[in-house]
Amino acid sequence: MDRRQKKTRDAIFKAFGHLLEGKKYEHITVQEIIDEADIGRSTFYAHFETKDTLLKEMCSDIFDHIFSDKICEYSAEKNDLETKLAHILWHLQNNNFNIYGLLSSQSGDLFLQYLKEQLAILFKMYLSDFHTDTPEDFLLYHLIGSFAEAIKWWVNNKMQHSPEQIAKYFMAVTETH
Amino acid sequence: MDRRQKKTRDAIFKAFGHLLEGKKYEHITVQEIIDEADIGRSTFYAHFETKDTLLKEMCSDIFDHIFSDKICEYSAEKNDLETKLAHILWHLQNNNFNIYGLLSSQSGDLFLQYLKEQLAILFKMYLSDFHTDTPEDFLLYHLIGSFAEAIKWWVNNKMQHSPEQIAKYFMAVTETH
DNA sequence: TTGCTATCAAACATTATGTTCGATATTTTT
DNA sequence: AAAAATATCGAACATAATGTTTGATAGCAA
Repeated sequence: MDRRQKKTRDAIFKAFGHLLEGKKYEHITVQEIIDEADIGRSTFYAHFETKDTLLKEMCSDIFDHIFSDKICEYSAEKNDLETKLAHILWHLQNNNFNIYGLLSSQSGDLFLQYLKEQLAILFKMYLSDFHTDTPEDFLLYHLIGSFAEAIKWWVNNKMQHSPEQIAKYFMAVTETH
Repeated sequence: MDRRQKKTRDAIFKAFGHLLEGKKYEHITVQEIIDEADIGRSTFYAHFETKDTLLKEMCSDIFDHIFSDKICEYSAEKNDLETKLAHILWHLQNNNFNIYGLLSSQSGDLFLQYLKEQLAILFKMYLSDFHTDTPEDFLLYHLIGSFAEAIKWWVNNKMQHSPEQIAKYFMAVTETH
């Protein structure tokens, strides 16, 4: 990829992330992103059609990486759910993007929405670990909602707890008998 | 309240709700609301400062009513959590506003956010019903997230299940030992 | 009937949107 | 190193939304 393109793209992402810490997504204008990134007007539109496209691509860049099963610094031999979740949380803590800023922003729920899509895929594989008298779909929603809120709690507490601790808490409240 | 004011306010709410069924909150402009409600530009601004204010007031009108402990058609003698939740779900089904349209819209999460604030107050009173090895706050987040997702599941299934059934499902997945 | 006030329509300055274009600078290819 | 390709810039432009103001008209309450 052309060095110029990457530089511009990064500048836009950085500016966007920075602005998100200050105000809600919907109140951020393309003009502000352009000014903050210090790029030409037409350059922005050469990269992204709309603000929504920008958001979507940014989420992809962030979450696709986290959920990809690439080898990473956080090595885990075990393959159980708790370990996987801790792995994901570890990625949220150690990342190139400033995810903490994004998740703790007024638009944090926006990012969680994208995250939930990925969580759905993951939890589907572990549904049989849980036993309830509810439709499978209902259980899936339950797990996703609970884990998303666990992340929110974690972030609201400044991510002071370890990923392993949060994963343990989650397993505790979702435990079935 | 002046009959004219109420008429205008209702027209705005109705137009807003109608537009929300077609597109995301952030993409709806004040101009569109004005056109749909068929009112004068200055009239809108005489009622609401911004689109955000409109949303907030609409949510208050909806949810404050549901969570107020007024006597209502759905009479329940028992005072346990499951009954209370069924009561709330019943209100979501039988309302003046078109809540189904709102919750199933692309901005459904927006309304759930407001709903969650009320749920927090409610669940706090029943925290002792649950026993886990997690911080109380964490448990609270868990319950809120789970119930919000239960509502989403319910709405996605066109609210075919009864409020009692959903409440039962929720109790089943959040049961502690 | 007489005030009171909500609505309306029109106008206005300001700002954002999305597109186009030629000039300039940087990268890649030959 | 020279040539071709392309990303950026900055300016201009038409369109549309924002939020406010003003005077006229209508409906409401006493």
